[in-house]
Amino acid sequence: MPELPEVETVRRDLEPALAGTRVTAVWTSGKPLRLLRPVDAAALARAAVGHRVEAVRRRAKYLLVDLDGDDSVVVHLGMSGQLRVMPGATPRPAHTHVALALDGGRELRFIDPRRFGLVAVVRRGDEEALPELAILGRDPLAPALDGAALHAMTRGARCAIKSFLLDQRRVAGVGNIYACEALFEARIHPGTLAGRLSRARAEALAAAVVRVLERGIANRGTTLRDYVDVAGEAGANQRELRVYGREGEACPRRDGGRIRRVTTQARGTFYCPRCQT
DNA sequence: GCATTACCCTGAAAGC
DNA sequence: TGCTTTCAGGGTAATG
Repeated sequence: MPELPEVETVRRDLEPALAGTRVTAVWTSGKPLRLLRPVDAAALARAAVGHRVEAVRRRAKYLLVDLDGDDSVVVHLGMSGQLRVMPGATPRPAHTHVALALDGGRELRFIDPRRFGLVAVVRRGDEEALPELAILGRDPLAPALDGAALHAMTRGARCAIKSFLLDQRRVAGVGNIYACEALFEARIHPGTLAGRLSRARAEALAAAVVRVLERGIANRGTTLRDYVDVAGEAGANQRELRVYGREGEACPRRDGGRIRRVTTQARGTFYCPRCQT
């Protein structure tokens, strides 16, 4: 499940692989992504064909491939999306939905079995025209989220802190896995009301969010099922997870607690009932 | 107005 | 062994 560290890993691989490369053709499967939203193949071709890639940016969990014309190609990996650079002569894997042919014979391929992802075109400098980008809140790493800011953001919020962290309108880029891990590191119960978070606990949580995300990037992402990088390699951060997916195991703090799993917002939430209060 | 829930999809894993 | 059911979850629309 690609979250900020996985998307950032893809970005860091993609930019040197693509910068200066010209797009020569565009292919789409014709199947809608994000379920009911078809890829606008004509807009994609207009934006990309004949243009060179200048940079690859990240905004929360979205990637923006900047082209030397006026446009950027926006990609969200959804649940199961992969961006791969592969030789154009190799067969496209099953569930390939978009392919950009590059000069030199390679292809940038968007592969997404569950089709929760998104590929769209925006005018550079007018990214807010895409509603998904317009609503995004603060990126927790640029600049690093601090306790004062998080504390101020939570004032008045009546939702649980876990829901708060997952709300992309507030903190943009944190997903289910890293939210669970950050709350564990900060010793905060996921059901704690966000608006009730003390300044000291907000400090601890902000630091924990930054720490787990940076660790995720350093480990090239968490691979539990689908996520792989541009070259098809899995990440290593799953070995660092303290609570996510560890229901029933002893708390890594060895405090006698056992990791519990509850469902909130239809997502699995893992925590230690002993040390997260 | 805000928070919560339902839903879209497919492959893997569990259950029978 | 092989078929069926369940589960995972991001983001948005619908509901409470």
